[in-house]
Amino acid sequence: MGIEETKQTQTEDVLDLLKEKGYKFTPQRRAVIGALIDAKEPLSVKEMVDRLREDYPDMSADTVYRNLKVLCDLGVVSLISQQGKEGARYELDGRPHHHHLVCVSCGKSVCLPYCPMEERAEELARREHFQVLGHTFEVFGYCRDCQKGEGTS
Amino acid sequence: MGIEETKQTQTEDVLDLLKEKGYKFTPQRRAVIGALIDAKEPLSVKEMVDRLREDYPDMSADTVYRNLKVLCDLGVVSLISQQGKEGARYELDGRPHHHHLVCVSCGKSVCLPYCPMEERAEELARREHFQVLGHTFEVFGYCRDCQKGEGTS
DNA sequence: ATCGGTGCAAACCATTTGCACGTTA
DNA sequence: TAACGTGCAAATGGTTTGCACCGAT
Repeated sequence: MGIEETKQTQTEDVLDLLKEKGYKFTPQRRAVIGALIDAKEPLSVKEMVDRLREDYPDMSADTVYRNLKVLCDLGVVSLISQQGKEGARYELDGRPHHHHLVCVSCGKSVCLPYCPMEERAEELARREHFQVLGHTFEVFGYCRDCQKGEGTS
Repeated sequence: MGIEETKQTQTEDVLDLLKEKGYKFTPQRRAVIGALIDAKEPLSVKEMVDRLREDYPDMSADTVYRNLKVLCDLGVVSLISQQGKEGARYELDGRPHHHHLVCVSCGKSVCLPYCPMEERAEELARREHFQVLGHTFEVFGYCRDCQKGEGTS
């Protein structure tokens, strides 16, 4: 604690950034940010919409997509791609950079506090004259909960 | 050389495997495999279809998708996901396991002879009681050729 | 003669976009 | 009141599926 931020503080931070960039505050946008902050794990758009509709019955998926795009562009939110299939998941860009263990059964992902780019990869890319913008590292498999009955349902 | 395989040999290998599993040989299937062997870099389905249509004007994308699925299931071909957008790319599973540098401008990808799973990642996943099936590691940015005029066209 | 493979067209599904209206600054 | 944001509906685009026909075994 001390470095930790309350939801209140985090929300303020994001809203400040939005104001700075000239974006407006709307209840929906606030709600999207709130949902991301409350989330303990990366959320799919569908999950977000379902949760948000509890408070904003009219919340549309487009709005969620649009807000996520804005937040991604601002670097506040990051995208976790789901190996082609299924929808993508999003999470607030928490300070400690990390990657994910993605369950191929339930689709949820858990934090993997490790980043390969810090190792040899960057060096190798440079050798290829490749200008690195970003990277993805995801490990697929069964999470703790899905190992017994591996049904995909 | 010595370990290197000719296209002829590679094709035989794959066809043998298909026969073993009870799959049939068709000109289209042969062509798909041939295209993958000839490719110097991972191909998108669209690229494959375009090339294949030169010899088989009736080649349909479905057939390519279906054959790629078979080959992926057999573990002969692997999928390179394109960060959500754009179509996926496929490549023959060459012996030396590796990952890719994916250009966000032209979409092409080049080999990155490095795999993070060999390092700490596996150990960390195990600690999470996560049963690892596979992984993806992709670095996005501009390839050598796209760095000057960074047009996305 | 079978059963898998193919082409075509239609279906899917996540995501995007056009448009008119409502809201924030 | 001027943008920007929103909801709705329609468009997109990669990938999948249903179906009847064809071809490999």
